[in-house]
Amino acid sequence: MDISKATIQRLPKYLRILKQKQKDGILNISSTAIANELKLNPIQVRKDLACIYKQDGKPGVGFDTQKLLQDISEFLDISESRNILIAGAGKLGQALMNYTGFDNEIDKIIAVDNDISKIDNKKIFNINKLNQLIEENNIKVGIITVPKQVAQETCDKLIKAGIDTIWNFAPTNLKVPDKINIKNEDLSASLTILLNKLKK
Amino acid sequence: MDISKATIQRLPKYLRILKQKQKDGILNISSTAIANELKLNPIQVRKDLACIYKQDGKPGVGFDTQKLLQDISEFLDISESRNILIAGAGKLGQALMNYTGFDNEIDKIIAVDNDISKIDNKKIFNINKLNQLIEENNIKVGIITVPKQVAQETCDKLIKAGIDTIWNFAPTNLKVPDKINIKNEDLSASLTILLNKLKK
DNA sequence: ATAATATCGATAAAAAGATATCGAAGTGAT
DNA sequence: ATCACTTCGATATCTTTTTATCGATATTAT
Repeated sequence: MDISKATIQRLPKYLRILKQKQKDGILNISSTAIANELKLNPIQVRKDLACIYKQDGKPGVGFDTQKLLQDISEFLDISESRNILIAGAGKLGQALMNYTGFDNEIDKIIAVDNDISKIDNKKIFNINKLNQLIEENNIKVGIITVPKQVAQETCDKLIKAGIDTIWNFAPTNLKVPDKINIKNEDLSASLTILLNKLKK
Repeated sequence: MDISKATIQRLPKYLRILKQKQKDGILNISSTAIANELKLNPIQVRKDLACIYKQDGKPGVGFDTQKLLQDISEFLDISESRNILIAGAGKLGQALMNYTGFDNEIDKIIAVDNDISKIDNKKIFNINKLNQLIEENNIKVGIITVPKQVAQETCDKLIKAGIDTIWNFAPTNLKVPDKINIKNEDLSASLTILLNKLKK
C-alpha cells in the first residue's frame, strides 16, 4: 500500500504521544485517545496506523503502546543517512541545532559558518571545511539558515559537495536540479494561514 | 467563493515572486512562469489567483504584475491585529524576531523573557510586563519559543492575557480551549517528510 | 491578413484525503 | 451468563484538492 504524505506528517505526532504514554506507564492506547489529544478523527488515526504497524490493535482495548511505538519508530528510522549539516550558525541555525524535537530523525547535527567567532570546532566549523565534513560524516541532508542574499550560492555549494536533500529556511525560493530533494520552509505562509483564521 | 487552505498557503509564495518581477521591471507575468518558479501546475496557479484578484489576466499576455501584487497584498493584509508577541527570547525567538520574510504579515514584533540578561526594553521585555504589553499593543497573536517543559504554562498565560491565536514551536502538543486558534508547528514532522522522500 | 503560439477562464475529470457505516471482538458491570 | 460499552478493521461515501480539456482572446512572425 502507498502511504500518503498527510499520514507521514502525522506519524511523529503519534510517536510523541506514545512516548509520553509509555513514560506514564500506560500499556494500551486507543485511536480515540490519540485522536483526542491531537484533535483529529479516530478513524483517521486508525487508517494512518494501519499503514505501518505490524501488529493489529485489539477491539475493546486499543493498541499496545510499546509495540506501536516501536513500529512507528522503525518506519521513521531512515538508516541511510541520519547526520545533518546546517549552513549558517546564526540564531536560527543554533536554535535548530539545539532543538529537542528531532531525537527520532537525527543522529548528529553540525553547522558551518564563515564567522570565525562562532566556530567552536565541536559542533560549529569553518565553512571551508564543508566538503570534508560532508564526506567524513556521510551527510546527505542540509539545512539552510543563512541570510536570503546568500542562500542560493550556499545551496549550490551544498549540492556540489554531495548533499541531495535540502531544507531551506531563508525566505526565498531556491532553484535546484530535479534530482535534488528540496523543501522551502515558508514561515510566512504558515503565519498567513494562522492570521487568516483569525480574520474569520 | 470559498478560498481553500491550500490556496492561502501558496499566496505568500506568489507574492514573493511578484515582488521580484516588479523589481526586475517585468510588467506582465503568466501563470506558467509563476508555476515554473515554484514547480507547480499553471492551472493550479490560475485557479488560486482567480479566488482573489479583482482584474482578470489577459489571454496571451498573462497578469499585470503590479495589479496582481496589489490584490494579493490586500487579501493577505489582516488589518485587525498585525502586532505579534514572542514568548521566549532564546535563539529561536530571536531568530523569528529578525526573520526577514514576515514583512507582509506583521507590523511590530516584540518578545518577553524571564532571563533579565536578555532584556533590552526595546524589543525584549520582562515577562512580568506581559499583560501590559499585550494590552498596549493590542496584540492577538503569540508565538511560543520557550522550552517544552514550560510551554503549556506559557500558553495558558498568553491566553489569560487576551491572546487568541497561538503559533507553538515547542515540540509538544499544547492544549487550548476551542475558541483559541492554534498551530503546533511540527519541525520534526516536516523533517520526516523530507527524509521519507530521501528514502525512496 | 494569416498562421503559429501563448495564454486565459470555465467546466469536467481524476486523485487524494477525510469521514461514516457496519459487523466483529474484547471488556466490565450486573 | 448477559448486556452495555468500547474499540477494531474493512468497505463505502463524501469532501477537498489537483489536473485535464476546451473554446476564446491576444501576440508575434511571416
